[in-house]
Amino acid sequence: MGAQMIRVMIADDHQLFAEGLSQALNALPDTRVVGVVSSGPALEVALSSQPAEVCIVDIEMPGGDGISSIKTLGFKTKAIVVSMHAGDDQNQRAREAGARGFFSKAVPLVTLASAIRAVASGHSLMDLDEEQRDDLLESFREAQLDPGAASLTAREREILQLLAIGVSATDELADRLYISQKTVKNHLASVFQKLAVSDRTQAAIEAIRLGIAKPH
Amino acid sequence: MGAQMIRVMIADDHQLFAEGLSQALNALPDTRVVGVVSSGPALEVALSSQPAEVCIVDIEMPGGDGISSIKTLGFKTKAIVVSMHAGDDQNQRAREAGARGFFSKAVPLVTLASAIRAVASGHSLMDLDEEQRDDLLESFREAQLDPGAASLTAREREILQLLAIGVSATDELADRLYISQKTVKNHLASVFQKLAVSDRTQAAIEAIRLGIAKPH
DNA sequence: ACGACGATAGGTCGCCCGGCCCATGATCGC
DNA sequence: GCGATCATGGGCCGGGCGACCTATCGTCGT
Repeated sequence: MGAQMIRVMIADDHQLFAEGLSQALNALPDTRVVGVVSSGPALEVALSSQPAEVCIVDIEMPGGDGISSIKTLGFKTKAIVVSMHAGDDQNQRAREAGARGFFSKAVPLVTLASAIRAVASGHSLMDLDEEQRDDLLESFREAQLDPGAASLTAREREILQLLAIGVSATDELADRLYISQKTVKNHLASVFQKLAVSDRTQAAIEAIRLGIAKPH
Repeated sequence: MGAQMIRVMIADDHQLFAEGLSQALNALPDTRVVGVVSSGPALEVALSSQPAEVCIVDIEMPGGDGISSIKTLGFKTKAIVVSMHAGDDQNQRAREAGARGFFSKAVPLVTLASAIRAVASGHSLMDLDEEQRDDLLESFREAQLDPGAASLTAREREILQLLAIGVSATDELADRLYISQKTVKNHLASVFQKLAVSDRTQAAIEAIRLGIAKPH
């Protein structure tokens, strides 16, 4: 499975936000939330037992500020600060504490996801002007797919999409794609190899996990 | 599939929150987010073309308050107000506008999910004291499962959980559960019938959709 | 113009899967 | 205690599935 999955820890006292974000990040193929805490001190404790590449930290939390925890944890901990109010003063505080990124909660999810990938790769978003920052985020917009999944052909993706919505029989797949059953089996064999699975059940699960199946 | 799926519309200017919550609600077996907007007026427009049983509305949004939109939409629109700051004054404003529920964003996801089910069933959470409210929420804590899924036995659920994480071969299932391959096939046959599917691939997909498979 | 690759398709083979019959204890509700 | 339900297990059988090998025809890129 996911070889270089980015492990993420979330610290936010608004559970609805933290749990929602957790779900959203876990739905991405290359990030996994390994912990959700609701205060700065809790973050420090959690990190000591559960390593994470990137932390998403709310700047304003009761019972232990996020900023002071980032300072305590040091620069080796890659932190991205999020805030409800995107003020320059907060941006400044985040920078001084050693955060690698600062975002308003008003930004779209894809932006945060790009930032997580950029920060996990060793970049910092704090000392860049707006254009540089946008360019860097843009270059990390695509989810790092599993080596196998990245090499899937268009036809193989079509088969996977159908598989993921429950079209599992060879003859049904053939009917839907207007090709022979034999060709379906050939494509499936390629998919199995590329995804490192051994049957269509596992392939369907991987397809769902990778977000290849689109509608819901 | 999901017969009485509750359609939910989300109005919140914090995209990170809205998108995360959207993911989280879609992951539940009985709710589906049909729209995400970032202002009051946009909510009114969206609802006119896309019906929804319940709306989650942020009380504080730039460019059109959520409260005034709820007033405009009228009582037939079932709205649950969420806020970052859970003050009595905001609670009061939400009640006067005709909202069916009011929550801080600090509440856990399960609470909001219970509230959505309660409100979708016609209840209002506003004119209850704390104890009554908690009791009502408690009674809606369980997701409404599909008729088939509800009648699954414990052992059948175990098999489904394994299936959903990629343990698809009969002999592997048998090994994991310390039973014979024949018994595995018997259980699977029951599962197929109850979920109205015809093979383990479709069963695994249903299991994921129903939230029977737990972690990832 | 040639080679790489993808989409199409066929054959064969062994094994697994799903459908349908049945049987035995254990447990629980009434 | 008696029936219902559940978990366990067996046998049988036909067809589907996955593995391996080969082949033709486009469409690229160079």
